[in-house]
Amino acid sequence: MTPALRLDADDPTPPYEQLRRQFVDLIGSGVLPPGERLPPLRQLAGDLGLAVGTVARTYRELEAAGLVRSRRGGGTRVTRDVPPPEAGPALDRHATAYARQARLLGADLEAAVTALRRSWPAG
Amino acid sequence: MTPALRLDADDPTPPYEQLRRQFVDLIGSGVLPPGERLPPLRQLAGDLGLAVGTVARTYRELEAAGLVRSRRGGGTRVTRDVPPPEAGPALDRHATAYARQARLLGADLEAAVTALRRSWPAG
DNA sequence: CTCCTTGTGTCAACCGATTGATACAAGGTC
DNA sequence: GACCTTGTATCAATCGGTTGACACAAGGAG
Repeated sequence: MTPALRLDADDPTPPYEQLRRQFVDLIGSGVLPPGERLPPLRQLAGDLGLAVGTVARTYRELEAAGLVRSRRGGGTRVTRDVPPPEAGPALDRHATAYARQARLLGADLEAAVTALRRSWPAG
Repeated sequence: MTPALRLDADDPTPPYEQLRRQFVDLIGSGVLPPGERLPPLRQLAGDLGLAVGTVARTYRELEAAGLVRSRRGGGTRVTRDVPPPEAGPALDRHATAYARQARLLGADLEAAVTALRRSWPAG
């Protein structure tokens, strides 16, 4: 099972790049461990409403970065060796980004925490 | 004196958006205080190697967000008041985005909250 | 008022990203 | 071997961002 990947339509960043960054996070943090298989091109493209070529570009760039290995018929899998430039700090990076935005909006820490708890999906 | 603004040529994110995000950071963090003047369009465009229209778009979006006020002949300055009406919904938007990233990384709510508290600037 | 500054608007042109379709190549399964 | 899956490659077409140039509008300073 692959985590829910999503695209922000309001973000001018091209979809192939949004996708790439999410995979970098997932691989770097170990959510997608070495050997884990990424979704087939057509399946992921269908789920996200993208063209096959767009997802293919994401996979191509991930492979160029050495994070992934693609084989025809065999799918795309996370590389065995782990080049971790930002493995652990992934969550902290996003936390910092959220904190910055919250402060920009005039919120204090507790307001930010409350908003976070409110936004957390049930489960 | 305006902080060093830089563009990452390797980042597929359009320049006007890279610029916009940097100003959001600078304003939100107080580096650019209320009333502070942003560089003139032509000057900033010249320094960054951009067309005037590209920088103009950044300023236009900042103004639409209420962070900045542009006047012909008078330049563009940081707004006196922090945008209060959009604060609530905007905070929720960022909280949701952070929550999603955190869950993507396999973190639970408490881990996300801890990371947030850790990332919150002192003061 | 005059002149300079500065933001705004428009235009044609180029480039990169995306789409949707099609065809092809290579691994996996039977 | 045949067959399905999956990644790769190409194509024309569309869309958005960017450029460079130019004209215009409005505030500031003398």
